[in-house]
Amino acid sequence: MSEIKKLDYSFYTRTDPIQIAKELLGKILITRFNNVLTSGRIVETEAYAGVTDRASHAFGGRRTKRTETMYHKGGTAYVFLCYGMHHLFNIVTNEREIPHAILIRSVEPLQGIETMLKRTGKKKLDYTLTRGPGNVSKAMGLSTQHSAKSLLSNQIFLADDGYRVANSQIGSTPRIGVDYAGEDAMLPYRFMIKENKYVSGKRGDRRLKTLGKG
DNA sequence: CGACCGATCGTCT
DNA sequence: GACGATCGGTCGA
Repeated sequence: MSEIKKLDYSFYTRTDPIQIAKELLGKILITRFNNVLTSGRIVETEAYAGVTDRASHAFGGRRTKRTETMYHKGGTAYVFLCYGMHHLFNIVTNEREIPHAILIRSVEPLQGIETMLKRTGKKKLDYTLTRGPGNVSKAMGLSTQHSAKSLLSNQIFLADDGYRVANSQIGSTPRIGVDYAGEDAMLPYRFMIKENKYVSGKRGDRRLKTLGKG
């Protein structure tokens, strides 16, 4: 039935990270390391809007060894170590020198669930397997060694299998864990498929707003 | 439920 | 030397 298409530069190099963060909902993240395949449908994202966004590592045009990857061309992986133990996977967007990125916060497991269980040390499949950015990376086998890798490769890439998410199914809230960002901490740059059990956070998040008509 | 806490280490000041 | 774009557990109401 629906054909699977790898997302390419025409998807990643667009200029609006908010739009891309929304469109990423429903797309599939796939990794294939040593011929071991795992995949999951993206259900939660956060947009980091470049040099003017206080929540972004690239705020103010900051360039360090770590953040340099954010200045790569759209379609590059940006993975960093958070709290000394979690690897957080981002998708770089926009053209080279414009450090936009989308954090993948949660996916719904599709293929390679046994592998994901092994990687995470969990016993059985439940919503904790790929809920939250640290868990996504762990289950998908992603770590900082993959930062700056191309997302057009066959090891790490995204795909569209025809699954569509209506605007009425999309919720938005402020981003998680960015209190240090002052006013920008309140921007509604976190997007999720409403009522999906793999979305992080508590049920009935009061801050959740619906896009489009409910 | 909500609040809090410990784990753990690369990066930047 | 301080601090995270987190997570899972515990404790108390």
